Amino acid sequence: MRQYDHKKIEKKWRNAWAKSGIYRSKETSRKKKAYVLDMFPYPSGEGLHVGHPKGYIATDIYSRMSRMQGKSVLHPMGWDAFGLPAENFAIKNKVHPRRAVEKNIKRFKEQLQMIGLDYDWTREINTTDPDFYKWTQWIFLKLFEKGLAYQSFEPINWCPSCQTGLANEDLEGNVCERCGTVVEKRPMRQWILRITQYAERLLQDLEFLPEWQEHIKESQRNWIGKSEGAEIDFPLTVTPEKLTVFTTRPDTLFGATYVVVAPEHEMLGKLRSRITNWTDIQRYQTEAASKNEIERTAEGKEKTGVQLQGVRAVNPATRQEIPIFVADYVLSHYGTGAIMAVPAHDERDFEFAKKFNIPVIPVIDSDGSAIPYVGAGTLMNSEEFSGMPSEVAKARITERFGQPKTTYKIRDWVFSRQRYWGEPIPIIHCDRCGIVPVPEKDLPVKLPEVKHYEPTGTGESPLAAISKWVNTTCPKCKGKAKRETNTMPQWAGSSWYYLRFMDPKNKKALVDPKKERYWAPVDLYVGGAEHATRHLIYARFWHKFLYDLGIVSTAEPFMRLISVGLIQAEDGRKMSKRFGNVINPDDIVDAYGADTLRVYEMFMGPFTDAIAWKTASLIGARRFLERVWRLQEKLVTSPDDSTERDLHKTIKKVGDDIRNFKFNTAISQMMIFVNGAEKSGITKAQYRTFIALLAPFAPHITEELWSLLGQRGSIHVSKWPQYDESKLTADTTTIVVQISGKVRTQIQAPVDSTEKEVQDAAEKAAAKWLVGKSYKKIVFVANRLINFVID
RNA sequence: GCCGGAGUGGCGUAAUGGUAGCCGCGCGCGACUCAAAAUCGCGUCCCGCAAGGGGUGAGAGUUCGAGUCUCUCCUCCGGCACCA
Repeated sequence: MRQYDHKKIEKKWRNAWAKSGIYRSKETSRKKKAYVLDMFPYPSGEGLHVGHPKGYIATDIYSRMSRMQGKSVLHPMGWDAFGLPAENFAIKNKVHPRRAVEKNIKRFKEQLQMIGLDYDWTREINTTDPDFYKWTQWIFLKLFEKGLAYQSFEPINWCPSCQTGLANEDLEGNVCERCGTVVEKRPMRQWILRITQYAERLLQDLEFLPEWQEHIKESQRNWIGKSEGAEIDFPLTVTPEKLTVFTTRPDTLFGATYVVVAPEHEMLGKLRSRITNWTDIQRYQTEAASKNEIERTAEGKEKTGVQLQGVRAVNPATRQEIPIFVADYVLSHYGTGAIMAVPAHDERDFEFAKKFNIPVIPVIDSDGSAIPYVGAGTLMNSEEFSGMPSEVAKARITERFGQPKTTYKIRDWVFSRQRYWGEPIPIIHCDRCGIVPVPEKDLPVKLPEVKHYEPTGTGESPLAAISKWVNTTCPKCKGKAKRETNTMPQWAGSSWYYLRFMDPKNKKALVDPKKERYWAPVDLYVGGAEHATRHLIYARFWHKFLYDLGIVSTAEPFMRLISVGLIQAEDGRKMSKRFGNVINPDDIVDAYGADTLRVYEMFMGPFTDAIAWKTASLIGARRFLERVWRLQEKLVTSPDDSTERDLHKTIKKVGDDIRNFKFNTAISQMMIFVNGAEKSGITKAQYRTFIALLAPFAPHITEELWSLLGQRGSIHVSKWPQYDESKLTADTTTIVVQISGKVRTQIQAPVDSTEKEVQDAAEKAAAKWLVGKSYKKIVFVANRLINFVID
């Protein structure tokens, strides 16, 4: 027997597979399909570390098993290469982003190929390819056409370091997710997508995704942030004659002893001439505007505010005049930007009321609990509503004084970036015709090749400086016009790329309906949990939009979603160049082989758990493969009963475990099998069956063994083994004997022995504990245990 | 603060309400070897020579029986957070 030489074997088979094209995807009506997808990577300049391939290995195993089970498999790979990381890398290293991306992709691809993944590279896509982003632009035009893309001049988040506007989803708290800089509010012209119009469906349809992990759905629910309540008009003592507030607690209306508007509220300007302390109000507005989130939290959330003089509001329920405050604890962008304050039943209002000596009137019976009492209860001090439970009163009071209203925390998607490296927004600005979409036939609007692509910091994209590109003619009036110079955010291309894999060469339509109907939807989607409230929300939004246009056939893009648990560095921190704790997969593949790396990463622990890398433990995976290799020396001619039983158990468990993404226990079972087979020997047929089970995990060594066993063709297109139910159980089984729930001994008994038979045997075996005792009860579990309960 | 998830040997972990610690790493002893590596065998939760006893973050409960179910609390991880 030759030695197990991973280098030779792995290189040989990778070349063979590339040549034979066994992983090529085909649409065929004869087979069931499995569309297995990885969140495609951002090809950074640092290359892969060992954590990156974990998810790819898992989908690889899943897709390989699916293929062996006779399914038609689509398992593609591509590159999400527009956006800030690639651009910042390019600026830092003084190379053009396009060059940098090309180089990074080449490196990533080499690294991925070294791991032996079964991607169909003929379907490779790249979001920065004009053939691809033509369709990203096309979708934008459709959004524009349907009124879902609009221009706005509202203040938005601005990162002073990246020098671009950002979406809400691009923030971590109040810092830029990319660079950690505290963001500012900055008014500027921008393009926005009306994702809020889909908020309810994005929320509701989560119910139809039973195979999504609960925490991802929960994150999305939090992010969408639906709350149901009411809008109630509070009359003012001057014109304009009312202020509309949003509340989720209309049942506490009688306890509203003041109202608050956000500093940015438009009513303030309108009331300017009636407010006698206008300079105080203005000063407060200026202060609030200058404060960023950090400063606000640094103040310990102590409430500040100023009362409006000369204007009061009227509580519509009590008909009492109440003061109006401007305070920054009310957010302008949520609800109506104004609230009714009920200090008896809201902690923030209570704190504010104490500071400003505003009356606190309880209207919910707190049943002895301290004020503020924020729970539900029975109404009091509320005229004819007193005595009603909160839930009833909510509806009644809303009916009488306001109207039901639902609000969402999710905000429209700020979709323009003042950066070079993104898809140009296909819009033309004409002095005469206004905003004119680029005609479909003129797509793609190509990103011009330029020398200077650094951000300008002026709120203008670097594209604005390229007059040759900017100046164009208006498609409508043929007069002089200018191109939109903002580009799309990083998340644009990834919002629909999974559709492109179905038909990457298609020049005519987004997707060929025939192919779309064959592959859609994605059956299994695997990637990082950090995408829960960004990519996964954006992609669902675009998909629903395309669904409404009749372009795709399902309401949801991804049927099953599993998030990868991070592989941390050995020191327990994140693996990062910054910490100097990165393990490079190339080194591991070189020293131990790709198969060892694959088996190790899947054996580390539960797939979705974050676990620290440990090079010392890697040896276990290598030893396992060596022992599988050496089974060649343990061949026997007649099968052993217990080995045969173990084999069938292993077939069942490995199949079930791969389906459930429990790779660690699948490998554990295979190790148990090998431990047994080493002792008892193994027949050629058993060996073949076993390596077929191992093939998705360790594709190279199993392919080599397959050919050494004289098999023709690739193991990876061979038939997935079937287990025989009748071979799963042995003739005898171990039965635990308990006395009053304590394990005392165990006996061997024929499978399916009756209670009487087991009792007789057990009584003999456990005689020393049972002598002279009477049974209160006997609990018998067939094939498992018998429990004598004694006094 | 609210909402999710999780706490098991030295370490990674495993256990349809039914023998807690499978599988692997590490470690100890032994075989092979001049020696070492590799490999193989035995052992490895704690106390105890043993019989036995204790043990799954803490405390209670349900049950013949709880790592698993229920309640209270503690710790860690993740999401949201002045969202009315």
